[in-house]
Amino acid sequence: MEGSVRVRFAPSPTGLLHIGGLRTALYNYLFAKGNDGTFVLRIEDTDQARYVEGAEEDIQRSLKWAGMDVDEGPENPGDVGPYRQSERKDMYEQYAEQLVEQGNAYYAFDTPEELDQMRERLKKSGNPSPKYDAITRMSMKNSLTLPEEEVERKLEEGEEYVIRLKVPRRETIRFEDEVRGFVSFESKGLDDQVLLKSDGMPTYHLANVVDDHLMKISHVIRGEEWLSSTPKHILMYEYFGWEPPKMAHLPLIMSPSGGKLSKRKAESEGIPINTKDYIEQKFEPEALVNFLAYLGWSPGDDSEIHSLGELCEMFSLDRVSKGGAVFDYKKLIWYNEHYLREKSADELWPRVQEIAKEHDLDPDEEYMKQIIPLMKERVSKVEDFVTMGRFFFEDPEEYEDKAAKKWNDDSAELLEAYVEKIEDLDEGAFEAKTLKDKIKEVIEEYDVGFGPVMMPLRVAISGMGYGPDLTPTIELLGKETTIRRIETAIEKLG
RNA sequence: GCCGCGUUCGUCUAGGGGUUUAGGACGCCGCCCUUUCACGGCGGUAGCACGGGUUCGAAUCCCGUACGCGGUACCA
Repeated sequence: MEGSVRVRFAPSPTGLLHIGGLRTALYNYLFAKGNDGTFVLRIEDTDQARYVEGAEEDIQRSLKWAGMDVDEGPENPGDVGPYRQSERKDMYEQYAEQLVEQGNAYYAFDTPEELDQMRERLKKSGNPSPKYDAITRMSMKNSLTLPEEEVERKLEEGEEYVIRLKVPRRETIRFEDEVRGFVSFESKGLDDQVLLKSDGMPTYHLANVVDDHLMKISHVIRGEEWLSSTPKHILMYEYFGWEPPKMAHLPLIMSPSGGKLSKRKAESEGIPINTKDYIEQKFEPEALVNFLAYLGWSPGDDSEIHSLGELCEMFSLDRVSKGGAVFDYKKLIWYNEHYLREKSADELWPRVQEIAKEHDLDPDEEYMKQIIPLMKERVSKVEDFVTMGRFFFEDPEEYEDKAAKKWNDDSAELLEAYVEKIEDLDEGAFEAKTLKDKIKEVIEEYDVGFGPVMMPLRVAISGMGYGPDLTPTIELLGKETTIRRIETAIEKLG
């Protein structure tokens, strides 16, 4: 249908899917789904040297994990495939040739060494950014400067060549960006971009224009790093006589220390960089999605929490912000905690069980489902149920320094008194309320506050200075375990 | 260097000439709840980069400066 929305997420399989890439995918997805459109996945694997095995699978897995269903892609092709550029190789050449025939592109035979020399030469003569452009191309080896017969001969002899876009000398290229408004560039600042590489593969610039047209893409939503090359793309649409899709360039995700959030920076600042990391660290996908949606976009009201489905309804390109957005890890954690608390023990159990197994624990389902509600209000990530809750399964081996400091001179005496009181309790009477009453009895008898009993007790039971509500915890642990841990603590801490 | 894009609390942002003593969220701080750890509730902290215009009036429009970011490949 003419006029229908079709967007594409077009990552290059050169590594694991970056968190910034995931956000680009998300904005494309939200825009598509909010406009009854189609979300296309296209793999841009034209750089054979940088291809990474398994990267495509990682992209698919990541999108799926985040809840984004691909309408058309390598795994579920529509009728404009194939969806991997390497499989479309033959299509690009004819378009590049078309441009040559029309006089909008030309063959160039310069070797990489010759290009380097040209750049060196220009740099030495004071040009800091040498370009293969309307001026320099006249002194290079290409079909514009060489005699026609020589060009023919080189082509026939199979000499390596590239096809370059013939950028006009003086022309203003203006286009409207959906997030930034009108943007214009002077063609003299552009270089004669290589369209077809000597290995026969197209560059990104050719491939994305040809594919977006052939795949009937209505809106190109991509990162701001592409803004500068958009005029070249606009030129090509013009030469092909195609109507360009609408363009939308998203602000970059920045590192807290400034600059594009790169792998290196993110890691040194403790921010996971790949979607895979978030999956492995057991983040709630809803949290990451919600967080990412708000990183560079906002609905304009005061709301903060929205599901993927709601975001689809609310999203619009004109509410995307223009400035770069710093990745706020703490806010992500806040989102994660929020979504965790919304989930029931039944929902959480299978995941907790899996994580427990990774930690060599094999929790009983009923037992764990009693622990989960006790801890839900204080975990940041689902794996905390296992790590922070480890004492539910085994006696603390040592006591956290900070926790041990809460152990005072009279702690042993107070806990001894407590043990005496609970020792006589029947199994049936060993429940939270009674256990709490017994604490009260101790503090009254010794005329101390709640803390002096509670804190050492918590330390003895869990080895930590914080954690779930204590008496229900003790109830769950049972009499034998509780007394044993108290006795151990008295022994160890004096 | 050149080209382009940007700049509202520490961070994400609302606000697009008078409704603003610039709103919300995260963080941080305090109080309440809780005779424990939290959750939660309430409150506080903190911002229109700077300089010129335009206007009765500018965070909002224009110009300049500064700063930041991106691009400047036979990478995407």
